[in-house]
Amino acid sequence: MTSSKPPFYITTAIHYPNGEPHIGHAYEVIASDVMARFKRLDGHETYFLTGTDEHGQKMQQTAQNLGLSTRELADRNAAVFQAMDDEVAGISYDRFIRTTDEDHYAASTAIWRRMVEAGDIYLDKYAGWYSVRDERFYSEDETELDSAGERLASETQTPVTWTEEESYFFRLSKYQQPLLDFFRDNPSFGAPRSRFNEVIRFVEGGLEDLAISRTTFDWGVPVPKDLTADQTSLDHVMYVWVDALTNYLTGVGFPDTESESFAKFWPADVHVIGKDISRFHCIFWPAFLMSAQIELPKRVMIHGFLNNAGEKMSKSVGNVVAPADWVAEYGLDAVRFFLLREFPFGADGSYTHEAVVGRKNSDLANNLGNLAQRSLSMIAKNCEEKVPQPGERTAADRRILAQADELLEISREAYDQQDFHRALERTWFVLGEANAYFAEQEPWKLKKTDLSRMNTVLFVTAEVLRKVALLAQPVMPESATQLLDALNIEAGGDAGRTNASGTGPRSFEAFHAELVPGTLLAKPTPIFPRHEEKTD
RNA sequence: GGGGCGUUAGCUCAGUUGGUUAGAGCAGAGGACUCAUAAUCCUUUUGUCCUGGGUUCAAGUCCCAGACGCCCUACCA
Repeated sequence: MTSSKPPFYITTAIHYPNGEPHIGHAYEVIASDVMARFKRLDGHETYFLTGTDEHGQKMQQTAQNLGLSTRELADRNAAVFQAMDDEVAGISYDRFIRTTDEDHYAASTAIWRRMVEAGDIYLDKYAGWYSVRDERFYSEDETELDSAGERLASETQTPVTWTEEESYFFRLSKYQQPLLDFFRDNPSFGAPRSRFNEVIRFVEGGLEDLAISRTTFDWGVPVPKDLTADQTSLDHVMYVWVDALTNYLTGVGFPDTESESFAKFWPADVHVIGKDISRFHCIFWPAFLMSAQIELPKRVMIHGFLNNAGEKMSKSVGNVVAPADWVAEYGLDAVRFFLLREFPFGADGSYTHEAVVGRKNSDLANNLGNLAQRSLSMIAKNCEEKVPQPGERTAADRRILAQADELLEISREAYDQQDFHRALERTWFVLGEANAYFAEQEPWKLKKTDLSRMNTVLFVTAEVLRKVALLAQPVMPESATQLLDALNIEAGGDAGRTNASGTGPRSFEAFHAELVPGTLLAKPTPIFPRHEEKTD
C-alpha cells in the first residue's frame, strides 16, 4: 500500500499480568484499538503495540507462592491478557509484546548502554527507610515516630528500618530544565491538560536522580556484565521501568535504528496510558530518551479510571467487572461504544448497568438501528430492493447531507486529540437530525403522492447511514460492517483491523462518494437489538 | 502542610475572549404519526448556575473568603 499520509504508531501501556484483566484494562486497549482502526481507515499506515510487563519482584513472589517458576506464571498470565484482546475485546494490535521477549532484552540493554555512554548512569547506594511489609522505601518525611519511639511509615503504619542498597542511578536531575523546556515547546505532549499540569509542577518542584537497578531479586533484564565488572561484584537487574518503557522502542525494531520499521514509526504518535503512570511516561521516559539521544514521542494521552457506580473497583468490595462478563451481557460493540461515548477519555468515568443499557437502547437500537431499519425496509418494499434514483435535492436534503458530510473532518480533529466522546456526540447528533428529517419528509406518505420525492428522501437517508456506518467502523467493527453490508457497499478492508482498510469503498477515502442508484439492497434485518434483561 | 481541579434542570454534563429570555442528552408529562426494533417526530415542566462578599453599565463566566467533593505531593506495578 502506498500512502501519502504519514504513518501512525500507537501504544498502550503494557499491563502487569499479576492478576486478571478487568474492565479498566479493556478500556485502555479498546480506546487504543479504536484510534488505530480510525487511522488505518483514514489511510495511515498504522502500527499498534500492546502487551505485558512481566518483570519485577511481585511476579517473582507471586510465582513462588503458587509454586511455579516465574516464567511459567508470566506465560500463563500473559496468555490471559492476550486472550482478552483476541477473544473478548477484538483488539487489532500488530504485535503483542512481552518484556520477556528476546528482542526486548536486546533493546533494553542497548538503551542502557546509550545512557551509560551519555554519562548519565553511575553506581551509588540507595538509602532510605525500608518497610519490609510494604516492600518499599520511604523518605524521611514519609515516616513518623510512634509513642514507643519506633519509626513507622506514616501511610501504612508499618515499621521501617534504615537500609542501604547498592544501585545504579540515572541522572534525572540533569534533565529537569531540558524537560521543562520541552514541555513549554510542546504544550500538547501530555493530555489532558490538567494531568499534564500536574506533571509540569512536579518537575518544577525538582528532580532527584533515580535508582534504576536492583540487586535484591533477579527477575528482570540483567545490567550488562561488562559494564558492571569494574565496579561491583553484585548482579544487577534493571529497575522495571527502564525495561518496561523501552518496550515502545523494541516494538518498532530498536536497537536497529536503521530498520525500515524504526525509521517509519518512531517517534510514536501517542502512548495511551492510565493516570497512575503519567509520571513514568511524561518525565522518566522523555529523560531516558534525551539521554539516549533518541527522538521523543509526540504525545502521552492519559486516560481516566472507571468507577463502578461512583465507587472505585476493588477486590475487597467485590465490584470488579471482568471484560468478558460485560461483553457476554451487552455485546462487544455496545460495550466499546459505551466506553467511548459515555465519558471524555481523559476523565474518570462512572458506569452503571442502567447507563450501559441506556446507550445501547437509545443511541444504538433506537437512533441508529431503527433509522436503518425503517429506511432500508421502505427501500426494499418500494424501490424494487435497489438504491433509489434521487431527484432534485431540496434545502432539507442538502442540509442533512451537509451535516453528515462534516462528520469526517470533525471526527479527524477529535480523534487526533483522542476526543472520541466528542466525535461520537456529534455523529449521534446528526443521526438525531436524520430521524427528524425522515419524520418531516414522511416518505410513507410520499409513496402515495410523489414517488420521485420519496426516492430522493430514501436515498438521502441511506446516504447519511453510509457515512455514519463508515465512521462507526473503528468503534463497532462488527455492527458497522453489517450496516455497510446491508447498504451493499462493496466489501473491502476489514473495518480497520489491518492496513488493508486504508483504501476502497469502506475506507474514509470513499467518504465523500455516494451510494450508487440501482445497487441491490435486500430486505434488512435489525443490526442493533434492544437490550434484553436477563431473567434468572 | 503545599499545589491543582470541580460544584449549572430528577440524572449525566455543554456553556467559547464577562453581554440580550442559561442549553443538550436521558428521565417525566402531553400530542402526532404508522415507514420502523412499543421505535420516531413535535410540544412541554423544573434551575437561589454551592454560599457570602466585591469589581463592572453588565458575571454561571473575573477577584476575595468560605463549604463540600476529588486529584497530585517520585522509585509496587
